[in-house]
Formats: sequence, C-alpha cells, structure tokens
Amino acid sequence: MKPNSTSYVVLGMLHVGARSGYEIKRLVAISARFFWTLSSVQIYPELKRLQAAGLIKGRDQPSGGRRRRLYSLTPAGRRVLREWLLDGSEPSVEWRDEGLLKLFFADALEEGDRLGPLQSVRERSERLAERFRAEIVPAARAGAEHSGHDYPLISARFGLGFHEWVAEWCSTMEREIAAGESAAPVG
Amino acid sequence: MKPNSTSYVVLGMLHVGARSGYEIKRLVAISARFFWTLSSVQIYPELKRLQAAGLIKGRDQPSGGRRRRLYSLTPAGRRVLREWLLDGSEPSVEWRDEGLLKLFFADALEEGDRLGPLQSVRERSERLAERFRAEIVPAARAGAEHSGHDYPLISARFGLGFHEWVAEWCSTMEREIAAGESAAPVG
DNA sequence: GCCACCATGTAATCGGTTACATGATTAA
DNA sequence: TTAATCATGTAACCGATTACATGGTGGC
Repeated sequence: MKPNSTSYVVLGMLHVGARSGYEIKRLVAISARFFWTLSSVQIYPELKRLQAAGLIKGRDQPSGGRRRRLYSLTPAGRRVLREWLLDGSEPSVEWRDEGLLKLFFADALEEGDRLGPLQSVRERSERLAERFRAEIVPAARAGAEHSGHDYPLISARFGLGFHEWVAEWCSTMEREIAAGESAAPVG
Repeated sequence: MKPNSTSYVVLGMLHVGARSGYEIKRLVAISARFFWTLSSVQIYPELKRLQAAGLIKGRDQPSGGRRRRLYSLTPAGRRVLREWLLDGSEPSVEWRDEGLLKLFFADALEEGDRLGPLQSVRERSERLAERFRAEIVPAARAGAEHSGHDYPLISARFGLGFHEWVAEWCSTMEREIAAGESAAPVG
C-alpha cells in the first residue's frame, strides 16, 4: 500500500485525537478546512486500507444501538506519519481561487465596476477572519489546553493572520487605485 | 453549454492577450499558477466547446509549417466574461497545502524535529517570494506597460506580498516557540 | 546533430464531489 | 414529533493529472 495525502490526513487526525471516521470528518471540517478538505466518501475506504496495511487498528464499539468503529494508530502508523512529516520533499500545494482569478481579469470590466473583484476578495477575508476569531481559534485553543497539542492552534492563528493580511492588503490597494493610481505600481 | 471555471480562465486569458491554446497554457503557468492551474489537456477541448457556443472564434494560422490555431473573443464571449466577473455568487476556493498540513500535525514529531514543518513552510515562501521579485512581478509589469492591463500586475503583487507575509509570520512564530513558548499563545 | 521550444492532441487513470440510502440518538 | 446530530456507507459522475504521441522551428 502506497500512502497518499489522504492517508496522512487520516493518520494525522487519529494522532490529534479523532477516533472514528465521523470524528475525522468533523475535525477536518472545523479545523483544517482552510487548507485541506476531505469528504466521508474518501475517509471510510481509506480507514480500511490503512488498517489492511497495519498502520491503524479498529474495533467496533457501538454507542447504544448506533454502530461505530473506533480506530487508533499502530506503532507502524505513528512511524509512517513521522517519516512523512520529516521527509524533505517539496510539499504539494494546490490553490484554486475564483476570487483571485476574477481579480486577475478585472481589466475586462468597465471602469465603474473594476474594483468589484478586489472588494469581494476583501469582504470574503473579512468574513473568514471573523469566523477564525469567533470560532476556529477559540476551538483550537480549547483543544490545545485539553490535549497538549500546540500546532492545531498555531495553524488556526496562521489562518486568522492570513485573512487579516488579505483584508488589509486589499484595503490598501483599493485606496491606492482610488487615489488616481495607474501611475507608479509596486515599491 | 454551461461554462465552468475552466471556461472563464480561457475566456479571460484570451482577453488578456493570449491567442492560442499554447499561449493560454504559458500565460497561466507564468502568471496565474499560484492561484490557478490548467493543463493543455483541458485547454484544447475547452477552446472547441467555447467556439461551438459562439463565445470565441478561431482561425487556422500556421507559422511556417507549424500548425497553429488563433482564437479571439466574440462580443458574446466578452459579455459572458463580464457577467461572471460581476456575479455576486461566493467565489469558489480550494486550498490544498501539504506544507500547512504538516504544520498542523507537527506535534507528532519529537521535540528536536518539531520546528521542521514551520521552517519548511517559511523556506518555501522565501523561495517563492524571490521568484515573484525576480520573474513574475517584472514580467507582469512589462505586460502592464505594453497592454494597459493593470490587474495581472496587481495579482502578482498580491502573490509577492502573500509570500513575504508567510515568511515573516513563520519567522516570528519560530522565535516565539524557541523563546520557551507553550505558555501564552495568541494575543 | 541535438536540445529547447512551439503547438496540438489521445488514452488511461485517479482523486474527489454529488446525490442518495440507512438507521440510531438526543434535545427542543 | 420533528430536527439536529451521530455514524457509515453505495453509485454515478466529473474534472484533472499522467504518460505518451506527433511533428515543426530555431539556436548552439
């Protein structure tokens, strides 16, 4: 079995405290969604593959009449996770952002509309920064306190800082453009 | 024909000055790669679909014995591009970043290795910021001067600023963690 | 003569999403 | 009793990548 990124997300989330497929899905959705996504359709088969490869072990543990299967890392799984974390290979990035795409093409608009894409990128980041402040960072801080894991919180702070930076950058650029611009760009 | 994101990238790149599939591929690769990717396998069939829908028109124009097909936007294509740029719908974002994923899971490493993911995120952004400074921003500036389009340059400045911000943020965080941390996070 | 670049494609595969199915538990 | 949440899945599809094919041009 050749692990892919999905495998590592699942191993990592089990390390961070998730136990079932459902909890993995939930954790990804609330804490890693801004730099990774995963749907349940990927998670459950992946759990089976990882178990077959001996990287995790699962046991059925229904809660009430509700079926449930809890997994935990094996020593081999923990080793594979660490090796991946340390491997020197260039980490993959895929960033597909329709907002930035619209910004790139904004020249196609008439003068009065041209600031629209920039504003909508700013507004989106303002909304997201607010969500980080209100939900994601506090949740990560609570998690850090009760689990001793620092890096999910650090990632959440990264997300907050990133969106604050974007909103700020867009504001500055809106002012610069409104100020008559088209003259001297960049520094 | 129902246009998707790929359609708009193609329309937009034709607006920005690309004429052939090859030039679209090249433009995306050099100037939009940090927030969008596209391979030739997607481009050529898309050009045919857009032509069938009347949004672009193409003519064969071989250069020497080398076959080539040049496209340009029709009025309908220009209109569809503008409508998309103005539509109020939430722009899609997909950010999948193995570097940030490793940062998120860094607690799984032993103490001595734990800063690795953070450093590698910083180093990657340092390298990319350098590429923006040396190649991408200057190319965008040259393009802006000769075409009158401002927003590809603005996007490039966004990319530069973003990677500078990431590198700076990581440095700060590395210092904070090295300084004994684990105490009081965030502000 | 070889390599880099221009230029367009086919075939096979894969990773991921959408839509849907099923059924139990808990709180309003 | 209804909705939200817990919990796990199947089937169909689609967008995108990988690998490869083909062939011309221009510079070293």
